[in-house]
Amino acid sequence: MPPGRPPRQADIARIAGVSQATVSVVLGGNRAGVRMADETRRRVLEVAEDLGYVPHPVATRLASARTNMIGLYTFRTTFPTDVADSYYPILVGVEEAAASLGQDLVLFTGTTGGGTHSAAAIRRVRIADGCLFFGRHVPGEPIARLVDSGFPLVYIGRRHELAGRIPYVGADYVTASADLVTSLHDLGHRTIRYVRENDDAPPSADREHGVRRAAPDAVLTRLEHGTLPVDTVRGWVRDGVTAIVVEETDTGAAYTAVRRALDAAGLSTPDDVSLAVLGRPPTPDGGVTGFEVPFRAMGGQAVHLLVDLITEQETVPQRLLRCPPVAGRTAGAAPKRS
Amino acid sequence: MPPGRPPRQADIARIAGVSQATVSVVLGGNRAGVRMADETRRRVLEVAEDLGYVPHPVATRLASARTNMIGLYTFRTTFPTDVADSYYPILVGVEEAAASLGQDLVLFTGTTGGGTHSAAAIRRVRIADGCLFFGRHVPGEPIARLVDSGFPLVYIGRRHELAGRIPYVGADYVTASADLVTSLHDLGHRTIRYVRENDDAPPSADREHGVRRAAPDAVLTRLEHGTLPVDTVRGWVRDGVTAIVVEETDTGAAYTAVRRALDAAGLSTPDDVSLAVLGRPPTPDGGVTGFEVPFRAMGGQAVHLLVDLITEQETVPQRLLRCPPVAGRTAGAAPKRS
DNA sequence: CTGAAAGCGCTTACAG
DNA sequence: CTGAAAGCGCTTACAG
Repeated sequence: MPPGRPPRQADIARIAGVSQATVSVVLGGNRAGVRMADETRRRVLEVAEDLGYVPHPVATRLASARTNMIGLYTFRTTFPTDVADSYYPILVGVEEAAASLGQDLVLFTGTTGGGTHSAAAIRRVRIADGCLFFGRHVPGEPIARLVDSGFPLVYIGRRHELAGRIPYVGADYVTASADLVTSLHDLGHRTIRYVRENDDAPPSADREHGVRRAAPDAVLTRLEHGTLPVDTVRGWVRDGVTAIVVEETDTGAAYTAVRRALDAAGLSTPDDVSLAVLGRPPTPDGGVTGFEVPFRAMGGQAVHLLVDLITEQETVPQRLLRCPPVAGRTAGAAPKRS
Repeated sequence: MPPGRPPRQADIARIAGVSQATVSVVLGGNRAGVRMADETRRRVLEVAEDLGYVPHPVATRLASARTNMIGLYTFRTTFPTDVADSYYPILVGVEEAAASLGQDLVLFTGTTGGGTHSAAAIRRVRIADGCLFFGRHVPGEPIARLVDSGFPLVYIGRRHELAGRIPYVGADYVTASADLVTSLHDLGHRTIRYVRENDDAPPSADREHGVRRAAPDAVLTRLEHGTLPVDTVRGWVRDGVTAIVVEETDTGAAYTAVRRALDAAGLSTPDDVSLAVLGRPPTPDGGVTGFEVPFRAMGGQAVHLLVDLITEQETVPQRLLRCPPVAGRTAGAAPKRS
């Protein structure tokens, strides 16, 4: 055996005077109920030990269909430069769960190879046993191919595309938003203003859906350029608005705009007007009434769901996680009607 | 082709009416100067596209070509829960470079499979073409095996183990620390106190080395339990210490301890005493004199070095990156000697 | 220019 | 109970 080349089963077999397959059986534990004569087993193990044998993982994987690698395809940089990004906790959850299930994680950045999310880039995920997807949009054609071919995949975040055939683990923004608005209603608020960004991804649509369910009369303002004129906010309060509900997304644009306008207008919460956020505002602003988005759990559950799909377990392929309310100090009882 | 099974070269060959080997040659680019009739090539490529073919990375690797996957083995969680962690920028740099080189990234967590960094866990990295390692310590035996067998690997951070045969990309803490202390000397400081944590990993040892080179007389204090008594600091200043140099690590323990002691003692910088940090303190504390650690560049260069190693380019296998000084406002001219 | 064969190192039926 | 064979999906000599 030349130096520099790791020993293989064939080397052991030759020295121990048995077949390579026998070595495989002995070293692979006693799977499939195969039994070996003790003497044979002993000799094989001894030679293996002597040679410092270590199985070649690539060969092992090729011979046994699975790779124990799951993919993570992001339609953006995997590691956001802005660490405060809500995306980060998802990664933590994904990694945690993957490790606990003995799965390695393959990162596909999509931007690899120049073409932005070319069909070829997406196809590459097949190198793993299954793949997690994360991003605001679904490139229909390539994803459809994967789903149709039975390739196990799970979206992180609710999806309705492909006639609802995409497995996902999302956050229940509808219920959380409705509950939050209902709690405002319970505090006596009857005239609510709802501010959201100008983006129609599912998380935004779901929040609006929830708000409308709980407060059909709430008037909606879509932020055009991410800013809100001071006078507009003043006008709302003058006209009887007692509570403002703001969408919260990765960028936090809507919340920031409202917060700035309120500050500039000299309006304080909850005294002059109540404020609730459909999520969590950026960390420095503690105490804002809203709800928690279980990002980490979403990542973890997505991995578990994916592995269930890969191993063909019976499972619920579309899951919505609850977003626990955050009490906060920016929403209070509505003033008595004048 | 049954649904659920990804297409393989044999499928393409059958449909295109050529041999599997021909498919391999066409799809593998025109290696080995093999040429194909344009018509054959076209047909194969077309069928491959139709079928959404993607090479099986494990088979590719076993047949001893490349997979274009590079591994990242961390002796800890890949995504630190504490995002402020210095480790994060390294990841950003790694991903950026990997994407730009068309390499997918495989995350190996080491903790996978229960055993902490068992030899088996480390062996798994052979699935990739090469692997980046990151962590304070080097598990000698498994790493030695990899290196001996010629498997390409690169450590992020300087290593001296295995008789200096481990390729790495590190930060030049020695020079940066020496320069920082020299700059204090230039400001007139002659009695310098050096505070470090009680850990002997290379980054700590290198910093100490640099400090000692520039100021052989500097007295060293090793932090026992991460705290520094107020009286101790008062005593230093009373005894003529005009500058304190503090080690900076991930935890920031030493800096935090010194900062707290100074505050508690009512000593201000740079008026009562100058303060310099061997790195960057945690973000909220801006303006501290110290130096930048090029984490992101380290990650990026490590990837480039690894790919060079994989493709057997001539290259410098051990690189130390410069840490640019940060002027800051906590170090000033030493008071005139009394 | 193209195909058939051998082989990468292992696992898993399948014969003896 | 054990060995020889086939095969995982690919690449790379080697013949035609």
